[in-house]
Amino acid sequence: MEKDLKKLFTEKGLKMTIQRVAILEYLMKTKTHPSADMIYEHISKKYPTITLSTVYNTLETLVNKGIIKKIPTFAGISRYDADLEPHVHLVMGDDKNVKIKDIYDKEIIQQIRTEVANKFNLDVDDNNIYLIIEEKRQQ
Amino acid sequence: MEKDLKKLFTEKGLKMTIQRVAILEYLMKTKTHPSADMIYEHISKKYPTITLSTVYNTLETLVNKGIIKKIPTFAGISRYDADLEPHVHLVMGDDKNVKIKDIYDKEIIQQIRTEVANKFNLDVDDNNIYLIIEEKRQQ
DNA sequence: TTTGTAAATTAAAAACATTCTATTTTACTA
DNA sequence: TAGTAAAATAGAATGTTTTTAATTTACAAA
Ligand SMILES: [Mn+2]
Ligand SMILES: [Mn+2]
Ligand SMILES: [Zn+2]
Ligand SMILES: [Zn+2]
Repeated sequence: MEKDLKKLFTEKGLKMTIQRVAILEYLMKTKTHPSADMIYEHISKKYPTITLSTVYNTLETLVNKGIIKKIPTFAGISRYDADLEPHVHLVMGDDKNVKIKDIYDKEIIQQIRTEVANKFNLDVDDNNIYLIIEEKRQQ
Repeated sequence: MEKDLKKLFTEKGLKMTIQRVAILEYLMKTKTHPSADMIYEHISKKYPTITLSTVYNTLETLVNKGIIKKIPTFAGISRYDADLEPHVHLVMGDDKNVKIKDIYDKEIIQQIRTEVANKFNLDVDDNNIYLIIEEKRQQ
């Protein structure tokens, strides 16, 4: 399906490079919502000359073009997702161990959206809702 | 009400210092959910010798003792809140302009909690729920 | 009230993810 | 195939937060 990617990149006005293909294909195959560094660790095994800068630049570009999504976490380390189907991310865990679950349930998404929209007069799009839950702290 | 603070600090096994009182009183008076730096900027006008390290250390201590809450944001800059009444934080805006709104509405909180609990078998406590919403990006 | 000591503050350095800058390399167009 | 704009690279810089090591302070005990 390299041809599909070529079309996608061209449509978005992007050149198709080895690095971009590797990053996007990895993101499309995985369900783990990896961080920039996780992506770098994976990709650099096959392409040892790639740099972390390139991974960051590429991810930023893909996010800006709407090809992937950036998932913020309370740990301050962003995660990435190539699944564009509307779903909510439940971000859990602590700084050292972030866990992300997908919520595809339409009812829940709609409920949250309606509540937010009604209370705050916000036009919120599914992709931009994050429900972040911290683990309990000891007092 | 300096006496109340003395009691609070003693109960928690903390020494009462000028810095801790200044930080906690500021947090208790404001409704703005300030960052460490915002707190530092405010406090250092009255106590010019305080350092940002002390602000961070103090906030960490107060959070660990359950005296205040730490609010994560997608901007990677944490905010702080001395309001312990159960409420959900709606974090909006972009990196340069984070806006935080409080949701006290019991029904919404209960709804979100129930949904999360049912779907994921999680015992979630009101204080630890964050609904984070990013502003739409241009494609 | 004074003294002793552990706890807290301070200044500075380090850590960490991320962004930026300047140079080299590459993809695509003509 | 050559020319050029875009992208990749290496490394420095940034901004928030944490850590370290030295100094100062709060407060319990005498
Ligand atoms: Mn790594
Ligand atoms: Mn400042
Ligand atoms: Zn996802
Ligand atoms: Zn609040």
